[in-house]
Order: sequence, then C-alpha cells, then structure tokens
Amino acid sequence: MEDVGFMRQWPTNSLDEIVNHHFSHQIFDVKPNITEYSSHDTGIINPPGKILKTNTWNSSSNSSSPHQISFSNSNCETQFGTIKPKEEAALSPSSNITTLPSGVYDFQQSFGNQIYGFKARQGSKKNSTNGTRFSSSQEHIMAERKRREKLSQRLIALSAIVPGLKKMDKASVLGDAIKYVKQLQEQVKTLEEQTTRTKSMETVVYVRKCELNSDHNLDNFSSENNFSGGGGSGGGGSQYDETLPEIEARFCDKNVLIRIHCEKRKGVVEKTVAEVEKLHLSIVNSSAITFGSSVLDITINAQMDEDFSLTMKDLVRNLHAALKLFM
Amino acid sequence: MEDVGFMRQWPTNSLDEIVNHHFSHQIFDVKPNITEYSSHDTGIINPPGKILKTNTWNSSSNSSSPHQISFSNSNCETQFGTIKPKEEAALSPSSNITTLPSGVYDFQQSFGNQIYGFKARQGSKKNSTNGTRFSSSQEHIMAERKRREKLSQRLIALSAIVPGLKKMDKASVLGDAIKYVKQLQEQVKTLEEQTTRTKSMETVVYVRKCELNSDHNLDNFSSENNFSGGGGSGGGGSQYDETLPEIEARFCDKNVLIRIHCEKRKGVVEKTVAEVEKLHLSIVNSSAITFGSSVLDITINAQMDEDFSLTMKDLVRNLHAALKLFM
DNA sequence: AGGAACACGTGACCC
DNA sequence: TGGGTCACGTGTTCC
Repeated sequence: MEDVGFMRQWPTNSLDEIVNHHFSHQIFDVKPNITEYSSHDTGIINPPGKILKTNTWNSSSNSSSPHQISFSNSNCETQFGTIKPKEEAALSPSSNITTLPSGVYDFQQSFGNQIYGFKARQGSKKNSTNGTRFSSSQEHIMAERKRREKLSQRLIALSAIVPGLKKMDKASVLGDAIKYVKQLQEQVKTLEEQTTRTKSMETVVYVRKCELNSDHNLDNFSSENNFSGGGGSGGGGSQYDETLPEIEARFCDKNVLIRIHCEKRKGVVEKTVAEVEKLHLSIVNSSAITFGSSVLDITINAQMDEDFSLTMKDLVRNLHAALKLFM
Repeated sequence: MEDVGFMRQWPTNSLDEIVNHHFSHQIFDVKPNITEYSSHDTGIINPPGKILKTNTWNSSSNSSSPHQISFSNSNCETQFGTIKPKEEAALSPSSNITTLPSGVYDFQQSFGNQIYGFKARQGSKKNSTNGTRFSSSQEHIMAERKRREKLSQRLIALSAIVPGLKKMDKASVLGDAIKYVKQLQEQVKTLEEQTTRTKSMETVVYVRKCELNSDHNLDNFSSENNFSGGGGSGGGGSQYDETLPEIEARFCDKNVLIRIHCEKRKGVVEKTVAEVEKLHLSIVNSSAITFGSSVLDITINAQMDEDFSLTMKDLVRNLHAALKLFM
C-alpha cells in the first residue's frame, strides 16, 4: 500500500536507499530459505523492552478481557514465544530492516540482544551518507516507538486507577475514565458543599469550633467512654477556653430559644440577659444550670419584638462577641 | 518503505490486488499530468467532517497552546485552506486512491462533497472483484479513521474536564488526568471519612438526624431568616416528628448534662426523669422550658453512680428509644 | 467473514 | 536543525 510513497521517494532520496529497498525485497523473497535473516527481522522489528510491559499488562488482565487487551503490541510476545510464521513475516513490512545500526544502541542495554550487534555490523557495511540517513530514520522510528509506548503506558496506568472497567479497549478506557472523573468531580462537589453546609451550620448555630473539628476530641469520641464535655472538667478548664462559649439559637416564628454553654463566671447570666434584651428580645423564661464545677448551661426562651427581624447568625454572632468580650 | 509488505502480499493475496497496486503506481506516475486525479486524493484523503472537530478543538485552545495543540490532523485544515503542494502530495502515499467507491458513502451525508460522488462513479468502472477489494480496503481505512477520531475526541473530552493543563500534549493530558484522578480519589476519601466522622458524631452526640442533614432545613438556612427550629412551629408540628426528640449528652467525669428537645406531651418530663434514674443517674438539677406551643426543652444535670459506667452513645440511645416509645 | 482493535512505520510539522 | 508530536494508512489478530 505504501508503494506510492515509496515511488514518490525516488526522485527525492538518494539511490542507495532504493538499493536497500530492493535488498529488503530480496530478503523477503528468499526468507523461507535463509534462517538467519528471518531471525533478524524478528529481532529488529521487535521493540526492545516491550515484552516486559506487555507481559505486565497481560498478566494483570488477560484472563478477564473478552478480546485482545494489551495496548502494547500483541505480536511481540507471540513473536518471541510460539513462532507464527505469518506474524513473523507480517511484522517486517518496512524496509528499515537493514538500517538498524546506530539508532538501536540506546536500547541495547535494556534488552541485550546480540541480534542487534549483528545488525549493526551489517549496517556498518554501508557508507557514511547512508549511515546518517538511516540512523536518523531509525532514530525517528525509535522515538515514535518510545512515544507510542509512553502513551500506552499512561493509558494502562489510567485504566488501573479507574474502577469497574469492563472493556479494556482504549476508547472504552478513555470514555470510562471521563465518566469516572466527572462522577468524582460531582461527588467532591457534593461532599464539599455538604461539609461546608455542616461547617457553617456548626459555626453559626453551635459555635462549637474545636469540639466538632479537632481530631483530639474525635479520638475521644471514638473511644467513647469518659468524654469530658467542652468546658474544662477540673479546676483549670482553660485548655478548652477557645471552645467556649457555645451558643445555639432556634427560631420559631417570633419565639427564640437560646442555649448557652459557657464558663461559670460571676455575672455571666446577667450579662447574657442584658445582651439578649439589647437585641429586641423579651425573655419569657430562663434557666441556668451548673455543670461540673466551672461550666454554666443557660437556656433562655424569648420573644422577638414584632417589628424587628434578626437572623440567627447575627443573633449568635452578637451573643458570641459579647460573651467573648466579657470572659 | 512498505514495499516489503507489498511484496509479501503477492503469494497470499489474489491477483486483482496486485493489479490494483500496479494501477495505483501508474496513477501516481502520471499524477502531475492528470488534474482530476490530484483533486481526487485531496478529497479522498481528507477525512470528511474532520475540519469541524479540528476547528472546535483549535478554537478553544489554539491561542494559548505553545505548540500544535490539535489532536486531530493538522494537515486537514491546511489542505482545505491554503494548499501546500508538499502536503498534498505527501498525504496520498497510499494506493487506495482509486478505491473510494463504496466505503465513503457512510460519510457522504455528513460532509456532502461531490468529489465522493465522482469517485464512486470512477470506482464503478472497475469490475466487481476489484470493487469489493477496494471497498473493503477503503472501509478499513475509514474504520481506522473513525476509531482514531473517536480516540482523539475522547482525549479532547478528557483534557476538557481536567483542570490546570499546561501542555496539551497527548501524553501530558493522560499523565495529568491520571494525577488528577488520583487527587480526586484522595479528596473524596478524605471528605467522605470526614463526613462519616461528623455524621457519627451527630448521631451519637446529638441525634439530630434530619435537622442537620435534610435539604429542606438547609435551604431555610441559606435564606437565613425566620428559621423554624426542629420541632413543629404551629399547632400540628407532626411533620417534623421524625426529627424529634433531639438528645444531647455530655460527660464530665461523673457529671452528666442532658439536653432534650422534644414534643410537648403530658408526662414527658416525668417519663424522662424516670428513664434517667433508671440509668443509675441521680438528678442534681433540672429545667423544662416551653418553646413555641408544642416543643419542650428539658435540661437535666445528673450525677452518675460511682460504680457504674455508661457510654454517651448508650445513654443517648436509651433515652431516645424510651422517648420514641413514649411519643 | 467481516468488523473492531492494535502497533507499526512514515511524512509533515513545530520549536 | 534535530527532537518531539501528530495523523495517517497498513498489516494483523481476534471474535
């Protein structure tokens, strides 16, 4: 099929290249008869180091895939394993079989096949002009191979981290990866806004900053027993100061229920009541209960003035600021 | 270059194929002389409908990308725009230029180029054997094109949803996509366990199931004003029944602070007190405050018996079960 | 038998 | 000007 391109190269390329082409033709015409040549092309065409990748990939998913799974060349292994003559011949449709000399040296170390040595020797028979031309061409092939392999590798890596892949098809892997990414993004968005909501609720309603978020208390929670509530159990109680006061507010039409969990200080109830009334809230009922030795639990039921509106957030913020100032 | 493969096909393939190859050779031998043929290959080689994709892709990122960004063929646009003779010639190295007849019909509708019609007519001049062979070959090319395009399309789609892509390189896109997926997975994991922790805390400590999680109340929250607290504002209040009772417990050594937010029912205080004392807790102080018309807010300060141990979870669970049973 | 998938080599392009 | 990237057509294999 590429004969057209081949023909087109005639006027542009130098003559020796054509010679090579013809030479390769001869090779394949007599291929069944000459054994060493056939061993050559397998070695040449086969990208060095690819078998590893192929095997790795195949070993992981060859059993489950319905069709040819490997992203790397499936010809590779068969070529080195059971020799299928059709493949062996098919894998060398290019004329650069004779052009191995310089380009492959880079990979010789990684594969260590003496075939390359022989090939290089054969390539060295040609003159310098040919050598440069061939080497550049061969380098191009090698670079392209490397690029292809990198791409396949990445695709394999992608397929490895995308769960629930049924078809190991390139396109399917990409498609499922896209769907998976979108799903993950959605999930993150949902979770994030959920967390944000919860957090804002916590900060607004409860103002229990540290208690709910610090890992320290979370650990206490999981161990579950003897949890010391937010406000300093013993005499000191100052190590939890930053968590207090906790303020919770609820609206029910114009009714307001305020719960305050704070340090027991002299005048805190009075101060709180004064602060609440400053916010156009008339107190209906209130209760202050001592918890432990240094914590006070205040519950206030109040009624909001008819012509006044106050957001829960502002209420909590005002009370919090006032109490913080007072403490 | 591919002449080797071409030669190899001689013994295996049928004769007409060889004829085709020779025919294609002749075509290109006389190509500069015959204008209609040259116009053919541009039309044929050019994948129909590709310009759209190419333009779409380029329009989105052509200005920012440092190098050739498009995953689809960059030749395509140049071929239809300013005609570079070099490309035009290079793009037709295959011999299937004469093989257009049947395979292209699939794409004719999507592109609607009369060149294809002409090609089909020319293809029909050949005998049936040649036609099938050509059509199959051309179908192969078309299928491969389609596959390639699908792949590129997916890659583009992938690159579209991966943020912060600097290089629009195929490999880079894949690599960054992999990194991004990993990062997303990690993020989801973190967020999820954070949410789980928070949720477990909520259920254990507060048992405010719906209040914190239901979107309905959350929406009320974002609008911020006139938030109706968990327990039925007006007379009915039964639409929030499942959110009540809310129970909160705190331990401080042997001191226990219990807060209960529940429906106002006859005997609920008595029942609660009895339940608390059943748990080996001696009540030190208690307060019951009405909130709205149908909600009761109970605060109990109790002392745990010296030789008794009770987890917060169990305490809340017991109280919750008892109140649920009672309501 | 024929469609689908793949790796390959190749020419062109861009810095 | 070479190294890197791309799309292409092709041969081959598998279902």
